[in-house]
Amino acid sequence: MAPHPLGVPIIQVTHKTEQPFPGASDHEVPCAASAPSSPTRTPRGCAEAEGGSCRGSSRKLRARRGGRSRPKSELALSKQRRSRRKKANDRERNRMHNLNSALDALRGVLPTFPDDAKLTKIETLRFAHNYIWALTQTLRLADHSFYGPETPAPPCGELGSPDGGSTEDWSSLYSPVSQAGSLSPTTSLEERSGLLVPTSPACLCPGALEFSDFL
DNA sequence: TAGGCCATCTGGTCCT
DNA sequence: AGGACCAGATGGCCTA
Repeated sequence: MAPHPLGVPIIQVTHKTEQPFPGASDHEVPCAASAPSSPTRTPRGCAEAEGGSCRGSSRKLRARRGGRSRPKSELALSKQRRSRRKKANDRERNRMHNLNSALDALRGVLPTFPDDAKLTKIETLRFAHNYIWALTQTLRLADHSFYGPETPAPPCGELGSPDGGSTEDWSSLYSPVSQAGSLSPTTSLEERSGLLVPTSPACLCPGALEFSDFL
């Protein structure tokens, strides 16, 4: 694993149910593809959709097909629908696996503490957002001290926030007890996994992204 | 046991 | 027509 620019531990991604998805083709779906999906559930009250009786869809479909299309038996239609649905399901599964792979890659470059803490999807996205912003600020401050040491660093209020809001907004966004929009209402990222989450630009200066500074 | 997170299925919509 | 994307629904697993 490549050394992290900040020298902080890198998240250890565990694959419990999400597996790397080598095959991108529709036919190379993981074994889960054949896993039985809740046979009794009736999404949108349309369990019989495959039979074509949902919402009178059979009539609708026939009407949509128009009179010029080749007449097909109900059985053939049902078979075709089933086949199309199955293919669509495979594609959708594949798509979600790709999405998860990308999310795992993102987790892989995010520092966490402890090392093996696994971020949820929403935590990963929010933390990445936070982390990128923190690095950006670090670079900006580093530039400041490099080009003009005598020039004082901008006050916190000028640093802005990832959301373009005020420092107050920023800190409240990631504060453990703040808005529900940040993380789960009851548990914060820090509480959950001891993550490095700057709560204010005030703690951001070159080399400041050390765990000790955030604990 | 309730709640959170997740994978999967599904139908709708938009795009090519 | 078919694929990509999306959001809702559902059930399984795990943890406090």
